[in-house]
Amino acid sequence: MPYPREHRPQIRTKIVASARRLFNRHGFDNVSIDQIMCGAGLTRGGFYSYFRSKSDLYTEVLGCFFTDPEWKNCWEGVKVDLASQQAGPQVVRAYLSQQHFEDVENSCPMVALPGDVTRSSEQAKKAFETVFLAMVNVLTSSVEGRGRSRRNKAEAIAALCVGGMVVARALAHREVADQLRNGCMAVALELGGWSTKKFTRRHSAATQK
Amino acid sequence: MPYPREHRPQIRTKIVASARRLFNRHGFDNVSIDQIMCGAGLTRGGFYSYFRSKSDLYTEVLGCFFTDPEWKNCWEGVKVDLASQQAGPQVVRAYLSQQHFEDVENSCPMVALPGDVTRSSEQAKKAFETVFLAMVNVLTSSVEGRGRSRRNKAEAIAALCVGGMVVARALAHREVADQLRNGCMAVALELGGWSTKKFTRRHSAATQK
DNA sequence: TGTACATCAGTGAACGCGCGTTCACTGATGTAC
DNA sequence: TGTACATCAGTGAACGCGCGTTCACTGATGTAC
Repeated sequence: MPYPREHRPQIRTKIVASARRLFNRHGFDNVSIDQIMCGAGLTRGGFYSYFRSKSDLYTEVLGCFFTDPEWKNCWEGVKVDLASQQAGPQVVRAYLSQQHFEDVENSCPMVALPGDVTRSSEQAKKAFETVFLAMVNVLTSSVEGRGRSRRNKAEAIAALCVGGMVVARALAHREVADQLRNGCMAVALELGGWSTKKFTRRHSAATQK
Repeated sequence: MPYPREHRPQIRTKIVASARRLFNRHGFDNVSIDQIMCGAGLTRGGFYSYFRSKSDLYTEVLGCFFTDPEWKNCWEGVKVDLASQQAGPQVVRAYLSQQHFEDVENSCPMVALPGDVTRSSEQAKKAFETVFLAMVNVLTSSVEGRGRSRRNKAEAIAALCVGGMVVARALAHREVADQLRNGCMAVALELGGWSTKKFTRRHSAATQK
């Protein structure tokens, strides 16, 4: 055995990490295998001994959020403990944080790549759905209420997080983006019953029963 | 004057319409100028007498929603009267409708192309922002409440519409997508104070003061 | 009405380029003795 | 410890392809007479 057993898995991880950064920044079509391998410190030719195709790598990159236990430290200074009772509001605050907005390379793929996925293979959509449902699950357990309405709320909160971020990133002016991001955060927190400032007083009295 | 005066504007409109359909379906990078011109009944070479570049055309395609008076009849059986007092709920219902979900070609560009725009020129982002703010304006005038909080709600509703649709389109299973779409619609209507079913009773008593 | 003509909308071959993928090869590694 | 070797991770040239863009040309049109 000419190379240590850990060698290939380590390189593989490097390639996926490089791809994740590049896909998040430039989208699927604007990233070449040259760039991906270069970002992992290798050259083009080696790629196909690790992945069957560019699409296969894409699917793997999509699945690395919420489902990955390492996920919690994705953005500098923003931590989420998925096991905590407070995971819901933590996720919302982290997701709509300035850090997530700015850190495109480490972005959630749902924010950076939904259009690409829509036009992609069934496999890519499945990976996307898995991540989305994982996010909804995390939210659901912290949302007030019960049954269908609780689940509905969690879904809407997730859509609000993703949508707010997707739109904010596509806007021309930073101040418009910031206002949208903060507005979505406030509304999302209120929807979950987690808000402690504005919107809240009037509302919480009614919804907390 | 060898050709009638209306000739070129008509052809130009055809090219933009063809591009809109193709961009919505395949994204910016996966559409060739060949395809666009073919969809307008012309051949590749003529393109550059109408547009300076593919990017220029893209910017023009982005701006065709909400700002365009023809917008109201975009999806079969779904009509919106932007001047009406009921424009807000109408927009929400239309935006998150099954028709909009299915009619990818005539989709709002904010749903189909946000990722492309994020990675695009400042010009493209300005066009996107214009469309988004136009949508928020339409919503704001029907939202209950006043001042900043009213505007915030309208922004969140818009983000919820766009986000719900973006995510729904990227999911693998139709029933998951439908549930998300309907859930987002219910929450968006409730946020605006327009809901007439579930969520409402408990909530409206409190927010209507 | 009919014809010659100037205009210019549209054509399609050609250019240079970068991509995804393949493959014969190189050379770094751990192992056997 | 030192050396020969088998393995296989990684290389980089090459392939075919389709793209955005350019440009010399064609031919359809309305006009002038």
